[in-house]
Amino acid sequence: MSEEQQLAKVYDPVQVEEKWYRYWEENGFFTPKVETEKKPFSIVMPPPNVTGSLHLGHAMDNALQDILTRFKRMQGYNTLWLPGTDHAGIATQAKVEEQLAREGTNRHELGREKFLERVWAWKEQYGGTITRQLRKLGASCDWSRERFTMDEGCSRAVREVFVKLYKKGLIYRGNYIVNWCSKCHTTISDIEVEHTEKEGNLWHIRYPAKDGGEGVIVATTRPETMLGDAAVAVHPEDERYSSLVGRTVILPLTDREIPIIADEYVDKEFGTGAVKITPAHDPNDFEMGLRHELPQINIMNSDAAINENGGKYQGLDRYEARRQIVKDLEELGLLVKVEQHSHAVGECYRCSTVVEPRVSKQWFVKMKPLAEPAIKVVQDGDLQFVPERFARIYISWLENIRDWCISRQLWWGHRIPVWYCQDCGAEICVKEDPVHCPKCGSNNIEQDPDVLDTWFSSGLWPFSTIGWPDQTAELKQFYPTSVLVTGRDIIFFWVARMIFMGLEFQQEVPFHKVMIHGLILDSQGRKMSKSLGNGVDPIEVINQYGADTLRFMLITGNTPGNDLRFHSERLEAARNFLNKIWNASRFVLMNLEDYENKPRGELALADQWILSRYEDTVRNITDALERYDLGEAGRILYEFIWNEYCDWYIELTKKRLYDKENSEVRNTAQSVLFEVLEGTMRLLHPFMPFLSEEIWQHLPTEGETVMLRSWPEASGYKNEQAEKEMSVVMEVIRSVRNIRAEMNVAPGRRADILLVAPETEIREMLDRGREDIRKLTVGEKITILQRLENNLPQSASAVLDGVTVYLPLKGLLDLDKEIAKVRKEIENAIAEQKRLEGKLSNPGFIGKAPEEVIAKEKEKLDTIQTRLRSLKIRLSDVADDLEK
RNA sequence: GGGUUUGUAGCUCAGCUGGUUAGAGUACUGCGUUGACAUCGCAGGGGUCGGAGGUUCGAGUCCUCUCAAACCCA
Repeated sequence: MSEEQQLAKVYDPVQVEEKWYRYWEENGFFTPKVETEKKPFSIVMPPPNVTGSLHLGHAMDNALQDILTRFKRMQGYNTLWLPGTDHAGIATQAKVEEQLAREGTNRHELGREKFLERVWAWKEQYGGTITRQLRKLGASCDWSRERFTMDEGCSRAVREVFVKLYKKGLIYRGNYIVNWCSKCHTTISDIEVEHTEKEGNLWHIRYPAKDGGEGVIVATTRPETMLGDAAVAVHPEDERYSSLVGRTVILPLTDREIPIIADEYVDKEFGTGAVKITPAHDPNDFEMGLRHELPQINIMNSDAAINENGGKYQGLDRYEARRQIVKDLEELGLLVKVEQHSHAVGECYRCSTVVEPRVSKQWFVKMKPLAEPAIKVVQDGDLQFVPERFARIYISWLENIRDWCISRQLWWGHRIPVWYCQDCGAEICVKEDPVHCPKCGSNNIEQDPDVLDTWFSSGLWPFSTIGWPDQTAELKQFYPTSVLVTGRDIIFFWVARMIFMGLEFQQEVPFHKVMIHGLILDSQGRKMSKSLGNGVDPIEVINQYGADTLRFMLITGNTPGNDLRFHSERLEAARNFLNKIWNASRFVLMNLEDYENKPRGELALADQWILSRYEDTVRNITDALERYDLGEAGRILYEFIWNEYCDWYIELTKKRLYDKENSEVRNTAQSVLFEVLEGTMRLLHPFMPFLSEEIWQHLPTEGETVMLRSWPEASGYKNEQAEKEMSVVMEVIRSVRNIRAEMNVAPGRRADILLVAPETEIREMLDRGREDIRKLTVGEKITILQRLENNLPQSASAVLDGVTVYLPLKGLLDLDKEIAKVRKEIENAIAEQKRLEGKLSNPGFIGKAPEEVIAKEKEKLDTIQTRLRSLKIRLSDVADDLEK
């Protein structure tokens, strides 16, 4: 092996990561071919917003996908991980509008066409940020198939879907109460509204009776909406008001006459039990308005100022109007009282402006028929959530679903493919843009100005990205996709919609599994947000620690589906792990110069042991990955590498490696060191693609890249006997070290060790481990005896199972302390013995516990009794010493 | 109001279908320049598993109630 194949003294992630990513991408390693004879494995990436830059949530989400993808690719699947971005209607439009505002203009001055050109230009310039960042993370997705929700193919899919649903009667246009954001100037769907608990007032207002009576007192949190009141409602069984139902009251400030109606929706306990009904500005009132055929009086403009229906309040902003109205009511003596009241206020998920329910004409998708099959596939297990509990959340949402408002009053997005004939009034919905009205032939047709909800197009993502509506080979091979990986916050927005769209248009689930992960929180458990300023930029972390470190930190340290707190200490721990792997590999490579790949000689105990442990590790990691428990897989790897390979095996090979005289012994150690390290780099690769590649490339291996090597499999190395023997040896080593530490034996000072084991089998094990013990305990002469001889010098000791360890340390030993120690251990052993005896004499336990459990307990009792005997002998020996 | 999750060592988290003397990382203490690593090694102290009750031969692990926190839905 040549000089340059040695590893650098310090690992430099930045340089290494860049190098390998370019190598992989340039060589097309991420790009699958359509190979029908190979089993497919496919993932579509949740498309991040083009406006966005990578945050930790993306980093985790994509790290998880990358691990699965790399794992499956190594297992031999034909693997497609398809990346892309989302046009993010509101967000992107807002970005460009901000830009225009800085230039002193706006989209209306520019006009629709010019505005859209600007957005595309913006997208070209800034839209690549996030995909560049994903490369830094190591994402092995197929960039040659990168898609965008507004590219030609996706747009064609959107058009196809809209027209089909329209023809099927599942898309309709209707007057309905929707959530209006007066800042974004568009409707938003129900799930885009965030409810926050806010302190407000509950105003009690008297509505006088038309006949001059007292009328009723209503309670409201939004007094300004009274301008649009159409009725007062009470519960039909509310005796307080039964005589008033059917009467008429005068709506103050407007002098309009409105009826008192009865409806079961009214909560008798809330406020006064009488509630004002504003059908045009409250969803519940809207429903009630329909039931009672009340007029819908819209009192607000799109900017949430009062309109001409508000009389003298016209032009006032909604909150100014509220103040004015309260003041006026007070002057009229109609404000009865004001209470403190906290209630949930709906806010726009984008800009946090309080949402205004408002009646308007919008496009909707009828959800019931689409929801039913989407519920069924999950109930039937055709589509599984991981962890399972998220299936319940998904199902209950779909069971209570309302129609989906899909029109948005924006310009950036897929324009609604419906035209209105200005002459005959026909509504035209077709796949190709029409030139004239099919009914009357008029050319005077106009397209609906609105665009579709962004989630409409992302709902088609699993098939629109691989060719649909064309029946491409990719579509055949990769649909349904294998698994979807996403955060629990978009189950409703996106996951549910992909499922019903997939079922409707492919008659098949879009993916078999949905792996849901939690959110990343700051160290105090708060969501990361711009307003709190507690966000952590993953790119900064990568620049400082490397992507592998970030990835490992993100996927370990919690369990599937749960949120993860971001602690920089954990980042350091992951970094240290990388460093450990790096240095262990350096060590191996330094000792591999003269390594020849030839049949190896007899395996030492340590060799058999590490190979056996390695095999367990392979099996356990594979199992964990198969069940999507990536954190567990990472932890297993960590423990194997650090606690077994580094702490024990490498130490145990040193003596043989340095024995240059005996080339066979040396070669065998080299061979096992190499084999296990090479396999471990393959196991590590999905988690730490860069580090594993860098190390693997330095190893005497063949092949272009570790990422295309096969995934390790069990190969018959499991060896229970070796593990058992090794654990005896390890126990002895630990206890000798322990004694030395307690006795303050200088680290370099060699000490004799006496091992007493009554059983032949154990003595043989110890004999085989003699050199290992000597090496790792700075031992001098090691004597193994069946029983203690009389002339034992004063010794410190440790009583283990089957073997008692003595260190003759005359002069260093404090006999009183030694006695106290042994007594303490005897006490513990007796307590344990009693516990076990109690258990084993319990007829309930003997009668009901499974045999193997009983056998195990009996064995435990056996060992504790043996131990107790040894301890007692030891005690009397020390006592004798004391007398001498 | 309904639902989900969480509550285990100072801190961050593991602990699968009930059967260990409850684990790891980090922090802490002592020792250490041993031919990969001080981003390290060895050794050690530290929790009875939020609380109460129950099921069971046996519960951190199942059930009920309860307290606390986070989130979702209404």
